[in-house]
Amino acid sequence: MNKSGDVGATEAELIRARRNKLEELRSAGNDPYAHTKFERTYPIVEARLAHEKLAVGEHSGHSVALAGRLQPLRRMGKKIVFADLADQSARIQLYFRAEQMGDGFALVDLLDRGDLVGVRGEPFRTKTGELTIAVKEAVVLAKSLRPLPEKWHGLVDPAARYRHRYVDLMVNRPVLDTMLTRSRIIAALRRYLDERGYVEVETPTLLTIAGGANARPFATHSHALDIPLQLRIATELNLKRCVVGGIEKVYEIGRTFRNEGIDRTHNPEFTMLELYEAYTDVEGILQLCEGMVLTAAHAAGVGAKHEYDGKDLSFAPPFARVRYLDALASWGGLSRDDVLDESKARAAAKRLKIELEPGASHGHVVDKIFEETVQPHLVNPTFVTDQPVLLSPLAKRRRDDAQLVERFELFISNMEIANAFSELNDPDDQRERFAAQARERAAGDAEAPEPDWDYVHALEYGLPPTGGIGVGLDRLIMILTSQGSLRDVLLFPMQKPEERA
RNA sequence: GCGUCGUUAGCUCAAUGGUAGAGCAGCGGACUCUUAAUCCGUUGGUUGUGGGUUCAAGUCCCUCACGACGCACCA
Repeated sequence: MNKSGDVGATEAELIRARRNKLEELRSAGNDPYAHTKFERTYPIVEARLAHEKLAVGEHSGHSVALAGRLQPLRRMGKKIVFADLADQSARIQLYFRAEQMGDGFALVDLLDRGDLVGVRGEPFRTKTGELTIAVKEAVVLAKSLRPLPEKWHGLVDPAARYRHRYVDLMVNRPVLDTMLTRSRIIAALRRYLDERGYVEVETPTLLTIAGGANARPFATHSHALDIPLQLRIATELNLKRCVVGGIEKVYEIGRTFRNEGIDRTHNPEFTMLELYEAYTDVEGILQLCEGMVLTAAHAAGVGAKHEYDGKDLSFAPPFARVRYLDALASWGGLSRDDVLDESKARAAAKRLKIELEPGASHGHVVDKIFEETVQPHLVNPTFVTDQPVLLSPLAKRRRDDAQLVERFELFISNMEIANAFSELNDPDDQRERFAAQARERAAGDAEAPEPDWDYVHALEYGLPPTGGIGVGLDRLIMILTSQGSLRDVLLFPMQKPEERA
């Protein structure tokens, strides 16, 4: 029987061993949970920068206070312990020496990997060249009671990583770094837009009719109003209502919900940046979009060349541009009529051996053909422009070609990242396109959106000529942080609940 | 929703149908500049769930749960 209790190695026993140490700390008058604050000199990264120039063997001559989570301890006999301390910013080595700490050294025996500690001590550089804190005083700020995953492999089981993300974050540093980069990217985009006079707004997530995109919404219910509600599938219609009202450069970065499949590139809730600007058109938005992507890349530390998914991407502006019909012609061998004529499009799909759902609409057929023939070629950032109107119910027709619209989609690494167009502002045209959707819906197409007639009402007051864009931020971040799955750029991706026994 | 693969100690992983193992972590010991510290000793298991086949199942078959990947839906 030792002072921590002679215990085995079941999970319960590992926890008991740590609880025993907690009790010892308490009986020595050092209850970890009694602390309310700890004054740090600075985050660890700043401690590192401040002592960069310390020579091997040199001591700084002054004391600093740092706090963080203990990473592996290396015990060298009864009188010396090395450990690593990690905070949000970085890690640094700690050096506990009995001679130096006096009675305080007794506490070192009660430390475990995972404990949150505050230390005061002198920075110095060891003879192996590592910047280290020679600890004079240490205090446990919270005892970690659960055993941590292995120090070398970390936590790898995906289910455990997503369900217990806090563990993933504390033992797998790159995961934390990715999440911090995500935050930096979004902050940089916000700054970029704010500097250019765009106004950030927040529009409702709960709506009576979720419109502005083709997607199945989540359904919910208001007890107070006793009415069914839907979670938004886009912010588009409300943002354009803002433009009607006079907010000329408006954007929202917000969560959008779509009740559909989940895979590497789809999560039921995702973050979209939608932006609308009065008195500009799709070309103005294209320029802005390129600027936003480059800003995001810069924030992520990505330069002109970036490897993703085994492919070399070039972020050097200007990004490539290709017209929708030209792309289908060169990669799919399709003529304009093969696309725009419904029966010819169906014949083309058949020729290309593309499988289609029985009730697939003309738009769906064309979309599918594009996906199969063109999309695999769109590796470098590429703007695909001038889509057919039949794919674009909210976009303005081209003046030189009424069957096409002023629109672009940005593809990177074969994924659609952004979708933009000159907004349709003709209320009569909009009403007719909504009516067509209503007919599709009545015919049994559950995906066809329910028309939002108040939006037409708003257009009747006059929407200025407006350019707008939606950017899937999660996907952009996934590419810029070199992650293979949306799940790896979301702190808490959707997981099925574990069944309770 | 369909298909393929996976699930073994706290973590990372082994194990021809024939006595469930290792490394890390833990515990005990040695060690005053280590960094995946090292060395000696040692504890720890309802092999995801429920059934079946078999003298015998971690291993073969079926069910269910969860996960990864692919397909479908979608961005």
